[in-house]
Amino acid sequence: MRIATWNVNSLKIRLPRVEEWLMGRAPDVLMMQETKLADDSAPQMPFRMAGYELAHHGEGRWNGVAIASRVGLSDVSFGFDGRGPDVDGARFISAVCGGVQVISIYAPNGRALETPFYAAKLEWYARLGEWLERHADPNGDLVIGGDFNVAPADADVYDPAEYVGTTHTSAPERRGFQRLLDWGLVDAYRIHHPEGGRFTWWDYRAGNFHKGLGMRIDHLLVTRSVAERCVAAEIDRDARKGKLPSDHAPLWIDLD
DNA sequence: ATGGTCGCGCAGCGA
Repeated sequence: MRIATWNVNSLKIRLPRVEEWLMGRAPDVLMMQETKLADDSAPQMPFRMAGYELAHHGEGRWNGVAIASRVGLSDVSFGFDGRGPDVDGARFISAVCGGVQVISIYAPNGRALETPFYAAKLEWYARLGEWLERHADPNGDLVIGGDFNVAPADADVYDPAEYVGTTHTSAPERRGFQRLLDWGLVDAYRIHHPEGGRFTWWDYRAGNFHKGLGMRIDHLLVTRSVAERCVAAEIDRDARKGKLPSDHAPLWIDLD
């Protein structure tokens, strides 16, 4: 089973690129983030035509998460409380696909240290950790994928010095991320790629992609049982190229 | 060059 995650930065404008990518990589499950759509605008038919069911949790202009699956899509829930939009945006959707609980998340950006947005990001991470402890089983088959807006290690940014005093690499953010690993999740990409300098996001500005100035902030975190089945993990850097790309590249894993 | 690019939606914010 191939499971992927991609921050598409507007599913409306990105739909042709997503359809093209689905044809090429043929994932069984695709988690998406920043769809920027309301639920009634979610492109159900294009996904159905491509062979996928689509579950979407959005509010419109901002945020928005989704799961597309061609191996079943059941037990869909939205937000930490299992119901309507989260207090700070549509950032969490869970479903069961092919016997695996799949959770697509879009962590708050945090904007800048010493702002309420940064404090809200840390609080959101705390709530995600609590949700896992209360509602999930570290011995089950579970994948949390998405845009975590955290680069877990210095090897996950092009130059750690450039990020001193900014978000995405601060110690409290990394502690929030580490709590997920401590609960029982494994960074599936890291298993197969211990090397640094592999990124999933590059700023649109100043030709940063072509200069290699990026961060690894999109992740697929899996429970032990899933990690044992994981035989490959890749970032599709080519999807960041060409016409109307997202600023994020897709990330995928293969399970035996 | 002291900014640089997108997306949303139509000004200016968020990333």
